[in-house]
Amino acid sequence: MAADHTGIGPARERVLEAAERVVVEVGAARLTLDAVSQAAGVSKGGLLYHFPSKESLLGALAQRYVDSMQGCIATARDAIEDGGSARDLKACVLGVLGSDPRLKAMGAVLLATAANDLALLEVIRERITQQTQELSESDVDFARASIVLLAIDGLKMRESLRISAFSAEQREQIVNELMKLADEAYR
Amino acid sequence: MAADHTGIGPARERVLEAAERVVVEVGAARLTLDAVSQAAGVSKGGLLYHFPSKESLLGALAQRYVDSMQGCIATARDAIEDGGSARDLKACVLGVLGSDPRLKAMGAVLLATAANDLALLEVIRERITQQTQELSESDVDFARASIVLLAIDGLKMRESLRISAFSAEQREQIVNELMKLADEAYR
DNA sequence: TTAACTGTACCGGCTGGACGGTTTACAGTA
DNA sequence: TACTGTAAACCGTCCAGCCGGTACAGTTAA
Repeated sequence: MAADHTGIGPARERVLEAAERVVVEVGAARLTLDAVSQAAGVSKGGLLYHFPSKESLLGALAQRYVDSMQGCIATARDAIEDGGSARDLKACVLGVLGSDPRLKAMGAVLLATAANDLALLEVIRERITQQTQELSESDVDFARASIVLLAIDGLKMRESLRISAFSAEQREQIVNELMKLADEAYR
Repeated sequence: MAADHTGIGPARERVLEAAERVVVEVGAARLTLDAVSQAAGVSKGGLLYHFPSKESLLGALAQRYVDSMQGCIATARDAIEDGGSARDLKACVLGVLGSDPRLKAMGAVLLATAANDLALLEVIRERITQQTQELSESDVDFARASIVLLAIDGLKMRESLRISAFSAEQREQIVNELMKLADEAYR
């Protein structure tokens, strides 16, 4: 098992968290192996022991983001008692736009991986393809539901890049309206 | 005057176009001064004459993107005869999601600038702040209109990163639905 | 004994940027 | 028209530093 005597949890996880922090705090351009290992409290050798190359680190980062998002959506789904047929769509709204800290860095991570190698977005592309496929096969108003999902993406992206200008009330209005649109998509 | 004997138009513009091409074709990570100067048919020294640092090049790229977008929206606005009060909002849909090649590289450029230095997004942040401000002062349904704008961002982002999975018909449906939502936002 | 590291030293390639020199455009002048 | 001075525009080379990655000998805990 991994040694967890110097930090919290296994080193591999600590490295990924540190990488996220580095991206958010100093930008994707300075996401270097040295910076990550230092932020994780791990030697460079130790970092390369877990991730044999920078590419593999970024790949794991992208995968972790997808997993986190699906986790957040699943949690939100369970919290919705009466969702009707719009339950899944509403879970996306609440899950992605909710307050879970795991998704705070999403856009930055997406950015970092994309900036280094567009091929690393494959895992995300797959996820979107699947989502689109499922949507087109369900009995939902495809365009309406897609707009809800796209608006979620847009808002999340703005917030991750810190270029959003909505006040707290405005954001709440928007989320509420998205929930309403989600319901409408099934009528 | 600038020498334009080796290419089309003044060198400065050629450099910016070349930078866009480089980002789109080989990725933001390989947007180097050498690559840009080579793609522009200009020496590295010549490149650095026009843009004294890489940062200034990226800044100009971001500015160019904002200008292009406003240009596309303005053009779209003029093409809408009967827009009613939703004219501006509809112009955003058609302008940003239209076929103008100037915006094809938008996401990639945004990506490149953000990846190198988050501070370079300032010009975009200002634009969004202004847009949000104007929206909140108009008599539009704020949440609905915001969702339209956010969905535009989301779709543009997916397409720029080439992670979109919509078919041509699906995309058309979505754009049409966005236009409908834009109208509804004023009723 | 083995897996999971640490620490240090090192390397080759790439990158941003500096710099000195060269060409081009053009205004002034006679 | 021819000449000339000057400044803008541009070229090509060089360099210091950083970054990803390697190598390897030691250390710790199970």
